[in-house]
Amino acid sequence: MKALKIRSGCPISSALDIIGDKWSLLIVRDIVMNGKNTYNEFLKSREKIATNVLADRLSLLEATGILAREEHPESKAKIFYRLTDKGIDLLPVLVELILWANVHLPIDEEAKPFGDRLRKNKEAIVQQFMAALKKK
Amino acid sequence: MKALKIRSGCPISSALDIIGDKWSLLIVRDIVMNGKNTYNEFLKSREKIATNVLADRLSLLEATGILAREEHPESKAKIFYRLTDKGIDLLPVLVELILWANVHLPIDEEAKPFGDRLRKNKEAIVQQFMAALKKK
DNA sequence: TAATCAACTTGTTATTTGCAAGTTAATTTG
DNA sequence: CAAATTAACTTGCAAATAACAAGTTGATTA
Repeated sequence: MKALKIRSGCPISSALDIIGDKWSLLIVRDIVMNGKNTYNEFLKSREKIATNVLADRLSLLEATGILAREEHPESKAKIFYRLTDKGIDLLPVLVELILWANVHLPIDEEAKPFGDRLRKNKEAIVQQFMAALKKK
Repeated sequence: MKALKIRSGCPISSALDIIGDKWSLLIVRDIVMNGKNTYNEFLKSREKIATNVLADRLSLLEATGILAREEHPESKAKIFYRLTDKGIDLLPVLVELILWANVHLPIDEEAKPFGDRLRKNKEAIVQQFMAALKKK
């Protein structure tokens, strides 16, 4: 696993030291928005993360307290990856990325209605997702 | 310059295709929070970006419409990098990263009061920064 | 019991980063 | 006004990271 290097005490810089890459927040997205929780489910996402990169990011996200590995309720062969409170608190970052992309990037048509709903009702939707994640 | 690869039509994935790295948002931060606007000012930040990486990111941010290169009001030798509206709209993302880091990461003591203010008065502060950036 | 599945690891190649040094045009200094 | 300095890069090279293909190990299913 690659080591975590902290470049400065700046909050933005420190946040990017952990989640500033192309894959970490996609794993968080898959848990929050797509109900995924296992290695193989993450692998199947359309962005096609490489197996070694996925393993590396999962261990980094675990090491930084964003994810926790738990035993899967249905099978001893599977590992259930769950977001910690620290991980759940990344949801507002995801939301702002979605809102920005909805306005400024070409994205899937199917994704737009959710962005529009978010725009009009951000707080409530964020609270609802957070509650759903913390509950279980 | 490295090419921009879009992995999917997912808003989060597409946003990360552009700003999902350790440096791009630090350049945006330097403009928004630290009043920097030139190559050499960006170079002097404490995270110590390499010169070739800075040049690469500046051209990528320009190519994706986040930054615009303008002539510097004080000198023909300098280039004035300004955020476009698309770049200014990244401010809420920065804000959520700051809020997350303030709660969950060890950061500079000096940075904490601003995070606390943000927490209590996010909307107003964001609007104020945006207005200041759009004005000039 | 054999094949399959889930979660990785390993090896190899391609890409990106970090670091040092060099380039060119504009500006300042002696 | 020639010489040094500044600003914005570019280039070359070694080191780190990512992508791709294949292999390993411990469940689970047929």
